[in-house]
Formats: sequence, structure tokens, C-alpha cells
Amino acid sequence: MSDASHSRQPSMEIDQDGYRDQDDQQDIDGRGYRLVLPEDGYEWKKYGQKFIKNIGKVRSYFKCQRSNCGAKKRADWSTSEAGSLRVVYDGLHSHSQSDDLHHHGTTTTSSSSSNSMSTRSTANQYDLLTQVFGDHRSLTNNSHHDDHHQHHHQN
DNA sequence: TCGTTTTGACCCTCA
DNA sequence: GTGAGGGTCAAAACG
Ligand SMILES: [Zn+2]
Repeated sequence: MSDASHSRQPSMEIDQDGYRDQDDQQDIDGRGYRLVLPEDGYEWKKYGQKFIKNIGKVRSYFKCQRSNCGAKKRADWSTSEAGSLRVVYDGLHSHSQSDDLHHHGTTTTSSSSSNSMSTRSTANQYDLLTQVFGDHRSLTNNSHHDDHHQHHHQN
């Protein structure tokens, strides 16, 4: 048995020419303020986006691109009000930030990288930054750490 | 061409 | 057992 478990999607090919131009996907506030996620020095790939009605915000899911890094990032922002951006980091990186993931051949020599932070959790700093970014109006609960409820079967 | 983003569907847990 | 809610995957679109 078993079988057919690989059929995840019924697959419906609906080819419609002339769909809407996506134009700006980012949220634009009435005044041209685009939502941009602060960079942390790591590379993430977005693997999902959902609207959480409970908080009335859009939540984006990012995962570290590194091979064996289970680090994940989650970004929440209001669908209407700009300025409320919340970023939560999950997991730890098993690699250094200096690891070149980019295969670019000639790099502009990384001359002295200005690394003023110690080799601790850079993510932590992010958290603080997030507060500044999202801390403008409502400050619900700001106690997010890495200890989440590992939903799902965790090894 | 391939990697990343986008988006719907599917999976799992809780009530 | 169903529904709501939240999280992840994968095909397609885009660059
Ligand atoms: Zn990582």
C-alpha cells in the first residue's frame, strides 16, 4: 500500500493570459512607504506567507538557505498600518555569517569587515531592532525567544 | 537555465 | 468528526 500519497495537488491547469500585473507586492502605505525587511547578514528564502486573522497581520516565513542550518525567520506586519514590523528568529545558525554562500568568483575582497559585534547571537540584536521598528503603538507581548512549542513531531 | 518569490493546497494540532 | 488556526511544501511565475 501506500500509494498515491505523492499526489499532493489535483493539478488544475488554468492558463489565463492577461492576469493582473503584480506591480508592487510590498505593502505600500498611502504615502509611498514600502515595507522592507531589515537585513541581518544571512540569506533567507521565503517559503510561505499567511494572513493571521487573530492579529490581523500578514506573516511571512523564511528559512536559512544554508544546507544544514535549521534557522528560520518569521516576519509579521500589518496589512494596513506601516511601521509595525515584527521579526522573530527561530533556531540557531550552525554556520558562520562569514561563510560565503555566494559563489561569485571575484569578490571585492572582504577587506576588514566591520564586525563590531561579538560572535554571539546576532539575531538577538535583531530582536531589539524589531522593537524599535514595530514599537510605535501597540506593544503586546515582546517575549519571544527560541523556545517555541515545537509543533509537529520533533525527532 | 536556475534560483527565488508567489500562492494555493495540504498537514497537524487544538477546541 | 469537523472547523478554525497556524505552519510547511511545492508548482508556477518572475528575474
Ligand atoms: Zn543559517
